[in-house]
Amino acid sequence: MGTHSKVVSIDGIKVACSNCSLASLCLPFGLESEDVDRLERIVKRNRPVQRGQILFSPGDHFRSLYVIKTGAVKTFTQTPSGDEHVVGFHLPGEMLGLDAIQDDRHGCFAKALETTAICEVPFDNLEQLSASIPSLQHQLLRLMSKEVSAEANMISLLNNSTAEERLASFLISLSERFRRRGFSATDFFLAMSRQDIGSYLGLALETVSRLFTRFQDQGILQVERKHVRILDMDRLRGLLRHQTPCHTQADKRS
Amino acid sequence: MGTHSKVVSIDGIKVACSNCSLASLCLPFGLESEDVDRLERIVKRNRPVQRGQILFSPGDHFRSLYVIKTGAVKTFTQTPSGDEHVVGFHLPGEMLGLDAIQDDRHGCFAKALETTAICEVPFDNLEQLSASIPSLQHQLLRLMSKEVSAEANMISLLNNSTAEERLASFLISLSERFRRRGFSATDFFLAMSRQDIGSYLGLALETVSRLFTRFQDQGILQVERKHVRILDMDRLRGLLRHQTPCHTQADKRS
DNA sequence: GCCATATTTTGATCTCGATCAATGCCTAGT
DNA sequence: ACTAGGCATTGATCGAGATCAAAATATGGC
Repeated sequence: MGTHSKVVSIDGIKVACSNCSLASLCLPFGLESEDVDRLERIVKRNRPVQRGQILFSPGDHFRSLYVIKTGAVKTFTQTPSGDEHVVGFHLPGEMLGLDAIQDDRHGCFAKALETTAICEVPFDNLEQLSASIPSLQHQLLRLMSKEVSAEANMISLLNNSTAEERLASFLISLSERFRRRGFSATDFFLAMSRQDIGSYLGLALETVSRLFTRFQDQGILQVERKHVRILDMDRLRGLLRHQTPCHTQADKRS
Repeated sequence: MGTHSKVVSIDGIKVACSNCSLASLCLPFGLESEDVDRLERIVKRNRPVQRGQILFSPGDHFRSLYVIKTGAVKTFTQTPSGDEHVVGFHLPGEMLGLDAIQDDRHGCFAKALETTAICEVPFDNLEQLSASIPSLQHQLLRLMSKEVSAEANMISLLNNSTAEERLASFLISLSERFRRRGFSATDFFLAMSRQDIGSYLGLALETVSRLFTRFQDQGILQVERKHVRILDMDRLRGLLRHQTPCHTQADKRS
């Protein structure tokens, strides 16, 4: 109440695609504004999920893709013995559930790392709409292709890098992603624990902690708990310069 | 000459999609036969590529997806210093180039490991056709989703597994893929070198060699150069039983 | 504001697999 | 058939990072 639009709520959390600052990273990219309106109509905007809340679990029936609007989510699997393996971290504008199209079931957990607003895109509707809007079909394929590229980069990182290079690469990737979303590239808060970072990078949490300390001692970072400030980006990049695959952009993610 | 069909050559290498034994793993899956014919018309079937030949290189303009019909291909990147990092191995029915849709450029090399027949699918045509054949659009999205899942599994493997588990997992994956393609699941030839396997699994070639020897000593495998025979599949599976993510199929690849 | 619990930091030790090194074994070219 | 060069096996050593252990610091519930 008190607002004229049905998709913009008073607290500003529900924003229409046509007004969304993330549109250029997301499905609306490249669409005519009338087509954005058609897309708009199939998107569901539920209430924000709270920190710790599970969005979906392995085995859940796949109905929708999800796009983070604000906040952060981690995806992870769990071994029978109960320990988590972090698959990825997802920031505003990034899409979740692309791996589930395959067999109609989700393959991992998705859990909010902080209060998170999410756009839900029912997949059946999206497929129908894509068939009649070529640029939407193309953008959906591009986003999936980006996911494939990003994962290939991750595989390469895990195969060929030291602990130092992995953490440097992770921080640079985060920095880039924040920058493109209009946040500071050099001063940000980590939504995830050292444990999570370690699990994601294939390192023990102790190793992650030690590396943060080392980077700080070297004057590359200033770290205070979850708050990271990159003091010397050149030196941070230098930590992985040598062995990056040629012809590959630093960050294939949007 | 000497044949009535324009797509079936005398030596049997050029097979129409409608007759192809790999159709159920590939784009035609789920299509009406009239739609398979339409797909058929956009597919190019070039002469087979010889062992060692490069299909595409990083930076090459992306025009087509490629599907292996017979043979095997490896994809890899190269560091400035010149050493290879294997990204993947591709068997009949598997698709190459999905990572290139994103930015219109290929991101890795593709090289034939043996004489290989390939179907070329011009991407612009495929997109157009997908828009008018819903089941084709769906299958293309499924294949991309499969790629995302397979890569996520690979990441999980590299993050959480010992050398032994990695090689066991690799062999089981190969075995499954051969089985689905109508080949023996227990008796096959490796098209790639120990070096390539090591690079793909993030291991030194010496480690791969030692593991083959160990598996043979334990009576799990019989290995003679490139020829592998799996003698005890249960024990091979047992090597990775414990720590596989729950709710995840062994092999997300087709 | 205080306590219980979770998270992070720091230290000491150990292990798996990399690396270095040498030998043996196929395969292709003349 | 013979030889050269690539590929594979086997052995010896070493080190990055895991693991074990304990203290320090933050966070959330009451």
